Amino acid sequence: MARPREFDETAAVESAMQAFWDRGYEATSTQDLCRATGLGRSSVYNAFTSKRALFRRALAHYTTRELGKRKAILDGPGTAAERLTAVLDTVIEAGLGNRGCLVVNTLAELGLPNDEVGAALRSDTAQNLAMFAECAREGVLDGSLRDGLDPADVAEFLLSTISGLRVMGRRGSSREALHTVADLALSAILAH
Amino acid sequence: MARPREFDETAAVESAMQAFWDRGYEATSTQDLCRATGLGRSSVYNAFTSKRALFRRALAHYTTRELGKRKAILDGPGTAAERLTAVLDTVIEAGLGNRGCLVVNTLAELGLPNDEVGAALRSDTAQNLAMFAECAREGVLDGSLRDGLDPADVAEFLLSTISGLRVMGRRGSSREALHTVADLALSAILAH
DNA sequence: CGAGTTTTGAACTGACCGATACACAACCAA
DNA sequence: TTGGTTGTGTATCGGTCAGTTCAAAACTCG
Repeated sequence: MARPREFDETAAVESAMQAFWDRGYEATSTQDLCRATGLGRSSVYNAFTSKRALFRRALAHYTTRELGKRKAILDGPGTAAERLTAVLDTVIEAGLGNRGCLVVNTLAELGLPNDEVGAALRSDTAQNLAMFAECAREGVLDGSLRDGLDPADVAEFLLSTISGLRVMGRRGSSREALHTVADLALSAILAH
Repeated sequence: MARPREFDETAAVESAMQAFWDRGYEATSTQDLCRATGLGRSSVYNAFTSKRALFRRALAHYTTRELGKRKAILDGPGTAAERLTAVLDTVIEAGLGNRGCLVVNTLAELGLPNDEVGAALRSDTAQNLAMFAECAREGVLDGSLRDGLDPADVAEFLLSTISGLRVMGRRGSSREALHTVADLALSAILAH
């Protein structure tokens, strides 16, 4: 009943996400977003309301994709220990492109703001913890993780380890150094 | 031979550091810095040249103080394991005031820029690694750390763990959760 | 007392910020 | 074709950005 959109909204969100990921929230101007998406100001504001709302969309896009990939590994084959090792491997490889993690970068830059962005960050944390706790529970049962471990503790430890790996990536650590960290972390929770 | 300064330069750097710590680099305006320091624009620019130069001073102020406190603990009494535990305890307590760590926040927001700020961040990483490696070496000798550990590996692991704790603090983790993470991390390197 | 040097405050610079106004183009349903 | 609705491009909004200018103020030293 009206003029249709000339652009793919999802593709625009993806482009905006890349821009925010590269430069951070504050340092990315609306002009940068127009250039990245290839859209005019009007289109951006018509479709996404504000810079912050677009950032929220971009962040949701990122967390959804990232959580999905992580869940695919954790729901896949192998012992819990093997699956957790695989997750840490992907974190290491991703961390070598030295843009870090959009979630960690945002947490560090903005903290937990009292709006939907903060809520999305909290939700991402909770979902990660739940996934890791479930896998840890399985690991204690299948014997690949140390006996007597509290799944919730393991989840907290894994999320912290991943966050640390991401920061180490931003510090410029090498693949070998990151593997060293991951191996030591795993040695704390793996059976034997 | 000329008009003397009406303010304490170190105190001004300290105030600027607090402002940058609270809001991040980009979100802190020169006006914020004037308010925080109590100085006029001219005085700020006369004394510190530019926002970035003042940030570099503030960052140096922070890293010097933080490294000093850490070194005091690591050079103190007790086994290496006890000293490392004490360091992690201070990180946990500091992480509960949810502003995180200025170094980690800056790394996440700016990455490793190709200027003095980036150089200062690299230097801070190197100094931390050196301190931790030395303590780890002592720990292997005094028997408080697991036998056969490479001190450099332990240093990388500890710095990553601390970075992770800092991010977990920004996520809103409780003191208990942070202690859980630190205890699991220590279990990977402590003897027995 | 000045002469010389530096700090300070206030006004100001051009550029850019996020966001909007508005005319018109593009489309759909009738 | 036409009326209603939405997308798009251009120009622009007031405000703030980092940084500068400049004259008056405040000091030291001769």
